[in-house]
Amino acid sequence: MENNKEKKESKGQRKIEIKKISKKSSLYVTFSKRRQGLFNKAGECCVQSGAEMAIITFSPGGKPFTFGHPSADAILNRHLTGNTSGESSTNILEGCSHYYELYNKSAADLEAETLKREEETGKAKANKFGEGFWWDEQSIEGLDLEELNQYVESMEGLRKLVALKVDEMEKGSEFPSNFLGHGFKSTA
Amino acid sequence: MENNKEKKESKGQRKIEIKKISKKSSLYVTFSKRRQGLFNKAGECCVQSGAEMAIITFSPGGKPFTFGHPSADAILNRHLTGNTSGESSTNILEGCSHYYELYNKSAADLEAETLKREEETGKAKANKFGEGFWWDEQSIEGLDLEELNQYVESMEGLRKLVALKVDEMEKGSEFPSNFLGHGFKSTA
DNA sequence: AACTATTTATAAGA
DNA sequence: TTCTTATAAATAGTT
Repeated sequence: MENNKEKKESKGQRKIEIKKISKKSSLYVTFSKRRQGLFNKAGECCVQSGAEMAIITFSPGGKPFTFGHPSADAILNRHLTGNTSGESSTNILEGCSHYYELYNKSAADLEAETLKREEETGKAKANKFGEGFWWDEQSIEGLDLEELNQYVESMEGLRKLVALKVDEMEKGSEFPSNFLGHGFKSTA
Repeated sequence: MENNKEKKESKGQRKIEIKKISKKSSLYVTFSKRRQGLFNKAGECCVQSGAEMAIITFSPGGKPFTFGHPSADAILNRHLTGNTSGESSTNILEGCSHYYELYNKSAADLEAETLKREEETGKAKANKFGEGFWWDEQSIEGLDLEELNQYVESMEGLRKLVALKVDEMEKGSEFPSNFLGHGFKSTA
């Protein structure tokens, strides 16, 4: 036998350096675990403090996942339209709102469909926080090819609509031209 | 500070039930701590897995906080336009960023001011729902008439103050509002 | 804001 | 992917 008494230090979690994981499989597993933990903590935070929160993330494989309380759409809408001061009108966005609603509707429908399917297949996830939360774990991997197609098509259609409208609006207005850089960004 | 032989209770973390915190002060502290932890974990997740993520949250006081990798606005913008590249030709959010920053600042100032004043005058509402939960419809269900009244009052006040402040800051320049989307993006 | 006893999250391995 | 386990990290209540 070879000597192997040097390796068995620990079987549990080890301290790691936070950097990009090289092994792809580990990378997926880690994302999955961490996303789960993150959404969980987000929910707890919302319940305890009464805060409102939305998380949008794209997995390393490009799959979208969202968390929202009361719903991701509601939070984002609020964030983007700044509804606390609804009186300060901004003509530019008003046109967008329409398409936003449009998009939202479609997205909602898709989500409903997905959820329904999940329930049917017994894959519905129990939400430990009750209503008001919406977990979108409609991992594309859970859909078959046909469904995926529909999903993508829908998204594509909406996306084009929005892009078109945006371009249209852009022609008539000037935007300040400094955009955000990269890296972590958090307002705290 | 006192001769103690009995103060032997646990000083560390205790298991708690995840539910709405009644004390306003604790509520703020908890939100602050948890938000920090959440953003931290979000960042780690992004680094390790190469995922993209945006978190938008409104504190119990109505103050907005965001986390983003590479940036919240960039992610939202990209999703809106469906661009898969890091750069976007339709920076409809870039103006929003500015606007959002303004709003953010004003909201923060306002929250601080309000809290300070409340503490000074000692007329902080020890309402179990705190103040400013104008978005939390779930909470409304559990209120009786009197509480609901307080609720509405504080909500109205806060909204007006914020609106006023924003309008004030907004004078002299025009900022587009925002809009959001949801789309696909492949990373790593 | 600092402290710490605990609870929770989670890195590897299976 | 799910479970296990040792350990790292987050955090509730106090000061």
